[in-house]
Amino acid sequence: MSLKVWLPDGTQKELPSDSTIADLAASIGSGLAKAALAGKRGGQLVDLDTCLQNDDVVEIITERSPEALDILRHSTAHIMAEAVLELYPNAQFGIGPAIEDGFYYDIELDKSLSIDDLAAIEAVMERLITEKQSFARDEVSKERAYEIFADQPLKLELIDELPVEEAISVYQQGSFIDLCRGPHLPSTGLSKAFKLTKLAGAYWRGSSERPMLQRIYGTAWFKKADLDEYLSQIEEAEKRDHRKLGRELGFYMMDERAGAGLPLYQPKGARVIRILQEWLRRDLYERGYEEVITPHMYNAEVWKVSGHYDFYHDNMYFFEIDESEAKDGSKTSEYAVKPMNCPGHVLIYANHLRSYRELPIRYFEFGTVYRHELSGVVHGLLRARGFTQDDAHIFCRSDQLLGEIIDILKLIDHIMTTFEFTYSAEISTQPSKSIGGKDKWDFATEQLRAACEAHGLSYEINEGDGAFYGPKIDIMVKDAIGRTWQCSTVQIDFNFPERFDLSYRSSDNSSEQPWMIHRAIFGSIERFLGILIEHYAGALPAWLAPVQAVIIPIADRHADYALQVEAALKAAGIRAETAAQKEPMKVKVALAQQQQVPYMLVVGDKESEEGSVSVRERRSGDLGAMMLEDFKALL
RNA sequence: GCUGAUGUGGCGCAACGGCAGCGCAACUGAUUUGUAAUCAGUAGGUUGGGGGUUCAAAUCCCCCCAUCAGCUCCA
Repeated sequence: MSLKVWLPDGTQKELPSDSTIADLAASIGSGLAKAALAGKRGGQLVDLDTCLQNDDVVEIITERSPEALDILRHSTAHIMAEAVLELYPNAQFGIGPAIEDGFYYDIELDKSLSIDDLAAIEAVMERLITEKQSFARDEVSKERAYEIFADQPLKLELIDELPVEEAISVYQQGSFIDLCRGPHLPSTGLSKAFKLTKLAGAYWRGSSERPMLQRIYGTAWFKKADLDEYLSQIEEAEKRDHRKLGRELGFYMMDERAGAGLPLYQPKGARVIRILQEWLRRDLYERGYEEVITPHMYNAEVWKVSGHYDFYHDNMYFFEIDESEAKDGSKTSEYAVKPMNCPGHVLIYANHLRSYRELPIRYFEFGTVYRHELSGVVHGLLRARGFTQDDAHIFCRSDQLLGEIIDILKLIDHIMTTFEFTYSAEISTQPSKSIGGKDKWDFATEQLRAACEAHGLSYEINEGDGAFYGPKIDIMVKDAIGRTWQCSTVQIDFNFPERFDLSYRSSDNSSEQPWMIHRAIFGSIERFLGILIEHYAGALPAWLAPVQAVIIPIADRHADYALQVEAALKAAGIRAETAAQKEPMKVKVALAQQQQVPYMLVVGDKESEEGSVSVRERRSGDLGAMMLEDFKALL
């Protein structure tokens, strides 16, 4: 008797039937074993065929490995395709890969699917899974592949691009055959916990020039418990949605009369944004930055020099104004609202001749910019048409570049750890369409890499993903429920120094071009606020909360004392409010809890007499009475 | 911008060709309360905007606007 184990490359391995998981690791290496598909009962390996017979007693050893999950999800995509084909025999299939947490399949159908149709597809899938159909791999010639997929034009297009010399692999389960590299599960019976989640349009081959297909998204797991956990995590993310919390907490609002993507910040949101700015501003001054203030709009001439007039035109807000003194003698001048702050900082740099002794120059600005984002992409605070960058531009000599980048990474670390984010870095290198010579690119990219290494920051390389004007480091932060967001960015810019002809006098009195680093820590302050709301589920840390303490008088006779407490706290710089509504104290506590106020200070007869407050913390509850001075020390 | 869906008092929802309703919030009054919601009453709507079909439109059709899920984009 032997036992079959499925390896991640789709091949199989035979082991003696009494093998253990340790034997498997010893025979194929522990890395592979993590991704191999086999059953287990206790420490003993069990053949997957046996697994399928005894659903309840056997687990898949690799149920949590990413490779194994990918195989499961991709296979489930095939099962879905089989179900779709059964229900809609005219369906034409695009691609159906595994993605993070699930899979999708792009399908061309003459009928447009609605969310109600998913249940019918799921029902057929359930049946196919019960049938335990096996996935059979076959290798065919290119000619044969064209025959098999004669009525699947999208597949034919994919076959066109496959190399002639290689055999083409196809997988079949039941009546469904698909062009596919694999690997797959041994049987449909192993897909035990799936759910179709979403329906959306998606361009064929990701190109907006090509027709739009219908994409069905699903998620799949080896165990029902994992599926449930995943679904409840989605629910948790919905509860944290900054658009919902932002409204409930009175941070910001939208008004359709204002226009899409243009948030209005109410007092509490404005307060938080200012606190963030002041906190960062103080830090930046200490780190040798200087604040500048630049215009919100510029004559179009500036954008012509910078190149934005040609390359970023569709994303900018242009307008004409009457101006009899226009340079070319015409009656109007063209202006544009700034989509970025760089030109202003560059103009300030270029104002007078610079010496090498002045460098590095570090200009920062909380600069509000406007970008005409496509209507379909605006999303609360995370993608708005108007937002404020914590923008800075550093002009330096080549020998200063490395040190400056390291300093920026230190700053990023300080900011992100303050908010309890973990993060990672990605370095993007020269894209195919770019400016600047290879020497510059190589040097700049090497400086970014060396800075990460000197700072002990691990990074991934995104080959060819840099901006056309220079390489960059993007910082991906991970929030409290494991989602990643791109915030900070450090970009080397070859474009501006070149186009604005920036220079400085070197020690030998020659003219040199400075290096320019563009960097933002929060990215967009408003967007960062949105991320913080979701990260903290609305309960911002006490130092950042718009209201730090609500004073809750128990009865009307305590109102005077409550106001005294409020005044004393405000005098100490604490953001305090008195709950003056004619409501029972319980109601006031409930309201303050919902507003995520860090501290509630209950004052009644006892407190008024002894000059104390009874403190309730929003998470840990009643902390008991303490003297006002002691409470102040808490914050 | 593209595909699909959704817009009903401030918020959350119902009514789905036949009298626009409920809860919370708001307002008025009573209650003066010890840590997550006291009671009663009152008011609030050209159903996102415009056009059309119909005896009759929140409901069906068309065009805009906004929102949502994706795609594409993200200098």
